[in-house]
Amino acid sequence: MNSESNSLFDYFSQFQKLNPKAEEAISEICSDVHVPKNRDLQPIGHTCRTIYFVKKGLCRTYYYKDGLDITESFAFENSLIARVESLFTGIPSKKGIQTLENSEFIGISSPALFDLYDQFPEIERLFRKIFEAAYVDTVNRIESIQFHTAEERYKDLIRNSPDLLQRVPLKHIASYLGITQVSLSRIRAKY
Amino acid sequence: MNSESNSLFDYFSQFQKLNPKAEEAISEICSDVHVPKNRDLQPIGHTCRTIYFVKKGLCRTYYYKDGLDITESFAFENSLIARVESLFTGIPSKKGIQTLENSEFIGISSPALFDLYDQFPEIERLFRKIFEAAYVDTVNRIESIQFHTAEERYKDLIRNSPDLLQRVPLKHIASYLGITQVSLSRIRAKY
DNA sequence: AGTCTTTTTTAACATTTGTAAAAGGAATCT
DNA sequence: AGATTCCTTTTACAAATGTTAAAAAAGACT
Repeated sequence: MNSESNSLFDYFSQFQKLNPKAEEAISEICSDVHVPKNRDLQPIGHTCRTIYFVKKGLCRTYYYKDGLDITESFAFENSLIARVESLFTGIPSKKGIQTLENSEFIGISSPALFDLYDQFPEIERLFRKIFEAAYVDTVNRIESIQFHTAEERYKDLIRNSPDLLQRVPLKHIASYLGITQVSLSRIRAKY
Repeated sequence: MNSESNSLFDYFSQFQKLNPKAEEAISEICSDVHVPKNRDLQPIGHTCRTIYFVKKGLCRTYYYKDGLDITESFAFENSLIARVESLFTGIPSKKGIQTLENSEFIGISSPALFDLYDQFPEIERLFRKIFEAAYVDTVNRIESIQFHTAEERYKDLIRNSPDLLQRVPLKHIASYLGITQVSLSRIRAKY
């Protein structure tokens, strides 16, 4: 990992302060990854062994459902992305990670990270807090999916991520919202 | 906590072995709670400060959406229940926990538990793993909600929890599935 | 500029689910 | 047993979303 990647530790510091030795240990299991637009960062079918921090660019997790490409999530600059249903179980993931722009990531080896947990309780604590926060987001998303109309979810999405529309094809936004492109077009036509 | 409550530590042992001192420390922050059928174990509007283990009986988390009672989740014997969106944030929960049968719980004080994390890294690790598994379940549930029809979700639910139908009013099952009672009735009428 | 491909919108029709009201059943209480 | 309340189903109609196909718009490539 190169020296100007402090954005990662800035991100971590929201959750847990780390002493220099712990930061050093994490740095050693990180690597910089550059991926052009519309390429797979991680293909479907492999066990997730890397947690990515998005330094620049934008990506999505996706999978195929009845032959259709479904976007599960988007990840913007300064956020982490991983396929936790594989990361925490060791089961090969049915999901892939694909860039939507030319992007730069910091990849953190998860087996190496989990080994650091024994040596540095503060690192275990850091990632515990990170995933607890992600868990809370997921719980809240269920409520949003189940009890808001597609139109409400669309409005919420663009309110929370205004540049999504500029940066992501509508077809991915539609599948993320759980509706068809046609249905999204109808919603958009109202305004 | 009384002496025959080893079901809790049996449950924990799936995730993480604990040495006797750690078990002892957890025991000290637990208490037995008996609640009759159809009562609130935890009311809506309070910050979640207790994680419950269901020793006997059955309960649900619920909240009100536009005046309607919505069931977010069910918890059977030998499982944990908490309102994580409050537990991990300190924000008062919009959700309550209600019994559906006469039930017995072990309540674990979460502030006391979080204090134990400093003293016993193995306890922090135990709950890290517990909530990681719960997080994975939640991620998988999103896929189920978004890309299966209500009919598929109903069939999955009764396949995975066959006694749910015997133990829970259909109105709660309907709201859990994200549909109306009428719609659930229509689905059931097909068989 | 022109061609090719991909993305987005529009249209017509089918299906699913919601809403409101009523009726039928089941459980509870005295 | 009778009354009351709650739960579940049924019916009729409305609204939202899906499906399929075609047209329009935008982007990519020579």
